Amino acid sequence: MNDKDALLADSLLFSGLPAEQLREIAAIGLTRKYGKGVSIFFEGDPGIGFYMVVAGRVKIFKMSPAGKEQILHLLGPGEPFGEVPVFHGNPFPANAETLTEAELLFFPRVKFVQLISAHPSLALNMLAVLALRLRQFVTQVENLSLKEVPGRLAAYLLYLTEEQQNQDRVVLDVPKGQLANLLGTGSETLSRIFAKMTEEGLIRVEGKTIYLVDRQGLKER
Amino acid sequence: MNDKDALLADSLLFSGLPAEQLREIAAIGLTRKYGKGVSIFFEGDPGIGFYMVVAGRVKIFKMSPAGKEQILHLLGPGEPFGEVPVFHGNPFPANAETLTEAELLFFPRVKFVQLISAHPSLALNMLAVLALRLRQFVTQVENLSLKEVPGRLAAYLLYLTEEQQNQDRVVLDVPKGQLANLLGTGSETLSRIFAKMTEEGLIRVEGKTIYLVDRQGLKER
DNA sequence: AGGCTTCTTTGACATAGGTCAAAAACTCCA
DNA sequence: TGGAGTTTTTGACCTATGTCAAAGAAGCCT
Repeated sequence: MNDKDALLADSLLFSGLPAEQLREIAAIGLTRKYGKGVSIFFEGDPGIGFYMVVAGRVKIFKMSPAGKEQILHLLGPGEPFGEVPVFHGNPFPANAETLTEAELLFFPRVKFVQLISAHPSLALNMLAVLALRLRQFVTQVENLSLKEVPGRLAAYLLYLTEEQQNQDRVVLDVPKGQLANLLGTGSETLSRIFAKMTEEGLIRVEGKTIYLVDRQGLKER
Repeated sequence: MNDKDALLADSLLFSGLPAEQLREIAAIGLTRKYGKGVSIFFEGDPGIGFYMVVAGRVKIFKMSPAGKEQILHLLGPGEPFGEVPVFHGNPFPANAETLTEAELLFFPRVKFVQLISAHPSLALNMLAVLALRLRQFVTQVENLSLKEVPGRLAAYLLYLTEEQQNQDRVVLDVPKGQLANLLGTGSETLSRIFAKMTEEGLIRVEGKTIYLVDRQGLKER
């Protein structure tokens, strides 16, 4: 089993499937490589298939007419994206772009739907993936609407500490400006909030490394 | 075929399924009746099944510690809700409450998953439902983050005109305070924006009926 | 119809966060 | 290692929207 197969087998979408099915899946996936900062698809493009990140990082985002950007998801290896048009028809509702050099697997819609129809366990896995994503959106709406920016930042930092094993510090996986767009604000505001939280003794910032000085205080935001 | 069967056959979730499958589905659905303003489930409750609205209206919402409410969905007849825990495990991520007297069908998780495993077309329908909901969340995040309140209101009014056939007016299906919570604001702000849009000649408000005076102007928000 | 409850509007005020502009720090190559 | 390009920070200012309080309307029940 090579790296890519291992990635598939470990991904939430394909976990627990028999080897035979994994082979079928791997057989229809097409590898594509992208440079850094390159568009994968645009809002409004027809959705002829979906992707899974093999290596690198990808953002899914919306743009306002005025040029403000709202990031919907940040994705890394093993995470699929662009599935919505596969099952609902209609074009992509948002844009996708690489944040780093990236390698992606592309699964053509028609072939994938055939696979799903033949394999109920794959269908259930895909349902679990979409359900998880819905849960993430619930959180994002909650954050945008019910929390102020410091609260969103605190929540994101606490989320990152879980992702990363580290107990008392996290390393931002994207530039701060992108983080601001994920949190629904701008880089200036984010910068100010980093400063304020630092002087309140909640965190300490060293470049992309944030030390969580007062975890409890963060939770209270 | 009685009313309830017709509702099932017309719903997005169960449309296009053979009569035999509809019978199986109807057989596992349990009818439940609720008064107005009654909780159906709370955030954190275990999800032992999902619901479909037969009659009445239901809201799905989050509450902040401070008591502010953000509505995630407003649902009417034929629309399912509470599916996320069915496929992803974990408790409900939000609360559900009736806005009117309501009749619901409850589908127990285990039995429904068995049905889905046996019937790929049902699985694909459910995938389409979740994909549609993801699309709605994308729109909601976009509205909250990239539009100001007048823009959100304009978007919602234009959305309502499509729902309802009427060409030049819409009838609000919820109290204005609830609409404010759906748009991520409060009733005072919404009230002021109704007033401003009226004096700008965009709309005319008569109780729950809103006349769209300048459709084009609304689109530009 | 009267009266109670709930919903909506209005006013006065406070503020989080957006915006624009410029300085300062970083990155990354050649 | 120099320097162009990018990212981040800081400052000054502005405004959309939140908040609190109270008055008005509207709906509903008996």
